[in-house]
Amino acid sequence: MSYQTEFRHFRYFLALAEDLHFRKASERLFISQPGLSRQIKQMEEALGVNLFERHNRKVKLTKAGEYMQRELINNFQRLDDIISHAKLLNDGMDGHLKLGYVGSAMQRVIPDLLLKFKEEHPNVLFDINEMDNNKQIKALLKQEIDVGFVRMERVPRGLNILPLFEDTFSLVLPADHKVDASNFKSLSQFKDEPFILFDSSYSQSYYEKVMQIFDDAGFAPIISHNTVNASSIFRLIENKFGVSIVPTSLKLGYDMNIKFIELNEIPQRTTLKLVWNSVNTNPLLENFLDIAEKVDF
Amino acid sequence: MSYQTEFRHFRYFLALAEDLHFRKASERLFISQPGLSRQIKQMEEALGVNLFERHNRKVKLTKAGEYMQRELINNFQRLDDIISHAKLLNDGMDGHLKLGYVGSAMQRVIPDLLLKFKEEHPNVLFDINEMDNNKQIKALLKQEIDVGFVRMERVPRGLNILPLFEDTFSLVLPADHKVDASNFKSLSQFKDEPFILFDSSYSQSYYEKVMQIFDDAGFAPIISHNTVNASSIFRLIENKFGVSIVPTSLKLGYDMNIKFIELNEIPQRTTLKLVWNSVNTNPLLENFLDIAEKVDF
DNA sequence: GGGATTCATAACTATGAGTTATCAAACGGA
DNA sequence: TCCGTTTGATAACTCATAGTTATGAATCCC
Repeated sequence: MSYQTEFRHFRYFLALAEDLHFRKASERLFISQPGLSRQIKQMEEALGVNLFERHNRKVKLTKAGEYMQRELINNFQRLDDIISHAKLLNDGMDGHLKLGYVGSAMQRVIPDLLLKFKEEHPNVLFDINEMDNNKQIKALLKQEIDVGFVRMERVPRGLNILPLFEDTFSLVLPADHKVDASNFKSLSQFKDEPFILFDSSYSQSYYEKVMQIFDDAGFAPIISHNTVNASSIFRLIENKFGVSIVPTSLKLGYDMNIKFIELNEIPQRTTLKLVWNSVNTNPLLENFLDIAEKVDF
Repeated sequence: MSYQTEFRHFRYFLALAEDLHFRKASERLFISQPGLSRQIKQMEEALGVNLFERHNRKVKLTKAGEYMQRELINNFQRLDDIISHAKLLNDGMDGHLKLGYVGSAMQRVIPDLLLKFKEEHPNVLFDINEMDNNKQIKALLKQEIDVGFVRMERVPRGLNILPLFEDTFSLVLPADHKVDASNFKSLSQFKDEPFILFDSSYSQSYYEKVMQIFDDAGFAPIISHNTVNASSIFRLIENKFGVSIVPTSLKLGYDMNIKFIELNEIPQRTTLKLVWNSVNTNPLLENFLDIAEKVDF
């Protein structure tokens, strides 16, 4: 690397290469003419390259000098770009934000939040992956993702949590099921029908909350299938394998032969929460949290 | 441009980014640890970019820092290449050398000289153009070419000259001409035959020298054609338009139905000379002259 | 708990960038 | 041809700041 030579030298060189006049260039650089003379001379000695021809009272670039001028302008432009981009990264205006989410967050919340964020950070790219609550927690602890969207009550030490959106539960039935909103009385009407539920591995606390609903209704459900994603549950219901209880917002976005009955009267609610690692230093994270706190769902 | 920030900062940054250890990096840079600490801090403030995370007693690169490290290594490599190449240009080991030559120099001298030069300067490119003596002189004065190969006695002030190769003259006849080396006595045998000669515009002094040959032989030639290149002259001779007197070395390289009779006895000689502008600063020129002075033809 | 290690801070030193003063050379206009 | 002007280079000085030494605070580890 070009030891001895400093940036200053190159700056001075480029100024002089433009003006071809020591006094004028020195004024433009806000230094004295002898100062410039010496720095240029120093640079020529350090590089072992004659950059200027000084005969009579005329200064002109040598071939090597012309070449350097041309190339240095490019090179410094590139360097500027590097620094600008580094600053964007630093300020969380560029880079990658890695997100994990439970499937049921894709209907509401996530689309709104990402759109809002993209407005202010158009250059940021999202890496978005659906994963269950536990996978997200692990990934957050290893900093494999920056933020997670989960449905769970508490998270391990070191992770922070922000409630985003509280949702009711809904009963989901085949479209042609004999029960509908008008003749629905109580959950106990379904005590003999098989239920398809999210697996307990999806989230222990979510699972327990759903079980509490059945407890309150006074019966233990016949559980015919456990699965981990909403789409599978709905497909099974459509084909008459059973019925289900899911967060109400899942109603949006699926075009299937099923119907929802919102369970307003029961006390249980499920809250979608944002989780992140407190030692994560990705500047984008801070900006993302700022937005998330402001947005109202 | 990144004012404030100097090369030094980037050098230090790259060292620390490698070691991730202030003391070790500082030792490698032959400065003290506090010195490095301050320069890095200064750089971060000047650029407005956090480059390192310092928690506990561990140093690690931020995302922006990683990006900068990656990009700066590239950029500085490129800068090194620029400087190396500028040095080659400066030392006359690379670049373009522009040559002019009279056609009769292409048989001898030029091929030898260029080959010899290329051995020691494999990266140099030649721009070679045939042009008559006067054109070369003008081009040399305007520095449109770096060196010329001419046949003339003197050159304008400001140009330097180096004799390269002294040549005898030869009579050129159709292959089936009745005169040949065995029955040739004197030039006066040709006083009634038409001559094809280089035009006086080719070089006044060369023209006068040829005329002197006829003067010495005691007759004025019948000049049937003037032309400016050897190939034309030979073609005309081949077709019996006349005979000619040319530099002997032109014998080489033409495959035509003509024969040469070398005029050893006459005193006239023609010398191929190298000419260059004394204010030409192309570093290649100096190297070229060094070779030219050494080569023996 | 005490010694060792790490980075940051503070106060000092000294290198060298930048200054002013001046020179020599070469224009250019009378 | 001569004198005033303009140019870049040189010399001697000054002052800003990179780099130094000394020390501190935090953390690690035996």
